[in-house]
Amino acid sequence: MKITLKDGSVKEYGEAKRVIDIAFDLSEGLARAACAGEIDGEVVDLRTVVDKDCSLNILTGNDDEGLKVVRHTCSHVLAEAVKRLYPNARLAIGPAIADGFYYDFDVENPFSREELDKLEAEMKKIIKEGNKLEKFELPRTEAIKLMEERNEPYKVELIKDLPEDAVISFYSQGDGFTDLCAGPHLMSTKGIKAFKLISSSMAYWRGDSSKARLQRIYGAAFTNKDDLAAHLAHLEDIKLRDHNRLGREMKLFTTVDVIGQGLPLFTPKGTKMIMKLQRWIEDLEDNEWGYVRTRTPLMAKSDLYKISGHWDHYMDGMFILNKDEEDKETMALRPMTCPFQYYVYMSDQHSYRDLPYRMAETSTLFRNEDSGEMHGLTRVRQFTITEAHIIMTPAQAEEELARCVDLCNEVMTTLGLEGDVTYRLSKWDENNTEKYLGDAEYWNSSQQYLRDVMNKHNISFTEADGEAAFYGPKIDIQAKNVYGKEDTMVTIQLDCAAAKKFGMYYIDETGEKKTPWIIHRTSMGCYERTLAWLIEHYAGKFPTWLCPEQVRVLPISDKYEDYAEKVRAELKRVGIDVTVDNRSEKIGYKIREARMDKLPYMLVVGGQEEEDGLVSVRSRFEGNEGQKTIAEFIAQIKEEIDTKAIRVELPEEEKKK
RNA sequence: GCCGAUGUGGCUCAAUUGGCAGAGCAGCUGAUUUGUAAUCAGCAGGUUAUCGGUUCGAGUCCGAUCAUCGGCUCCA
Repeated sequence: MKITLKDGSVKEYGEAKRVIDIAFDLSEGLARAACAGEIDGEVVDLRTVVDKDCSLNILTGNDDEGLKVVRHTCSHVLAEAVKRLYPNARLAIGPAIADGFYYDFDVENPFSREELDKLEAEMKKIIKEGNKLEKFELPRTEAIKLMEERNEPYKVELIKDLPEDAVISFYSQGDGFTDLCAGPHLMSTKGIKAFKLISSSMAYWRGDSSKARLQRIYGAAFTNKDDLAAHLAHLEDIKLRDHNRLGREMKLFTTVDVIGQGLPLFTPKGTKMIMKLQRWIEDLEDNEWGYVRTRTPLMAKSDLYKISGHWDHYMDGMFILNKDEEDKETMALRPMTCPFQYYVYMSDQHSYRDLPYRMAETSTLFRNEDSGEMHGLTRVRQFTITEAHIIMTPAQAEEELARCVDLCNEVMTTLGLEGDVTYRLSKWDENNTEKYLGDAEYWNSSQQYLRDVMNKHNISFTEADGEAAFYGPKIDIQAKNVYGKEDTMVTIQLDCAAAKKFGMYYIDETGEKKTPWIIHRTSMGCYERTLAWLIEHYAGKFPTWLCPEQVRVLPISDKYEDYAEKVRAELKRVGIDVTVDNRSEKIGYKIREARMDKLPYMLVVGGQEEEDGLVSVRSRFEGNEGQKTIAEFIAQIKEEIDTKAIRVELPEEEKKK
């Protein structure tokens, strides 16, 4: 028979051979790495006998199908380990899944983490023993008999459900373990190089809640230890960073069923962080970037939205009040601030000399998102953004757009997030024009305008159709969350049409009325999303200036409470967020809690410190920073807070104890 | 909104075929007065998301609603 190999070469054999024997004939290394064969495109067991011409590919752990075999065999090893430690356990099913495998068992008690660790140790023993997996087939009645003898009711049920003519195969390994299985499997348990039991949970037999409650053990398995380590690190990282979990854990926000979906409540800590962001950004915009601040209503009559176009293009996205009540005015909660600020502009007559006129507002918006859309802090129904509208002459547009981008850069850099973002030109969808205001000429020219500005300022960006606002194209600054999902963090939009609709004008040099252009933009985006982003980026270990609790004073015992209070008051006087932990606990306990709370600074105070007016500084960044005077410490932390410094945390082993 | 899964003290989870709702951590109280990642003891905490149904009896079964998670769609 002729065997065509992956590289196109042909091997000829006089007699039928098993796939594994052909692999051995090719190279011993290949045979050792072999997980399965692929005959004419079909995945087969290594034990499959080849007896006719075919194309054959030897699959290893580097092939998806090969890796699946490793994982599947690993599930059998788990089952054998469970049987050894819990002889009364009954086997259900154990397939390979993404990143690993699971196996369902009928056991008396759920598995604890400690039990999983013991099972893991037993599995390592089994792998070390390196027993061969033997495959055999049985006629139906004998297969049922075998499983009945072994007291495996779930397996009996599985066999009985198989079609009458099905080939019923088993794999056994070592002396005691045999499992009903279609395969394929590795030749020996030694082929499993890297695995870890991840978790266990309850699962119903056949996913049916009326059936038996089983315990499912999930495991991860890879071809080498590095891949496994990378996978575990990734799982750990995601769990530790996910803002929706960490933010609640750190008591930054919460949600309440009766309040509703997409309506997070900020607790004092989360509010503190948002206020720090807000005070900073408002001062920055007003004092350094030339903005004036407005404060406008959160709702308006429907008439306003009819002029703005929201009524026709955005009605589903708004919360509408009194809609069907005849005697009452129909109102809507605002989904955007634009028209409100336009009327602020129009409350005065403006000359070209007043332009650009930059109006900023810390603006709360409401959007009636579909119920399946809400997620943590990144997709909510009420949110607050750092919004602004810049009214300008067309000639000023380029510079103003560039300034908006520069301001965002300053914000991102200060927050330490600049490395996380990508720029996107969000365009309309020319195949779905009724969603948008204006014609193709308007869209093409304004899109080209934004494209030119970004090119001129050397910003690399992607382009996306159908992502524009209904009234104009956008420069969107995008960031990904821990799960790889992308969200818009900042948006800068050019609008050459709205001013005319609202009758906005300015008086130019010649005394004529002219229609301005408008930029809609955010500088930091919305506080909810930015907070979520910060939580995930820093895994909750925020730069000191943003921390809701920056310093905790830890008296050694209640003898030093007065001194601790003195230290606290001195720090508080200069605006540092500081508390005292004066519970009657050991210092080790207080330090442990402060570290788990991710505090940047702990000040240990006892007799030594009180005597000399010192504090023992322990930081998240370097560990024990030694004794300092109160004044020294205040100077140090004030400098760090005022400059919004991002101190780097040393690896655990380099921290001073 | 659609498809799928889930819902038990603040958190992580337990509760056999429907049969007295439990534990650890957190919290509170008391004792302890502590020198750099967990002192001891006690107490309290629940209309099992909500509403309705089946049943002698419902965390468990059925229906509806609400919320959460994953995906679709949509968005800052």
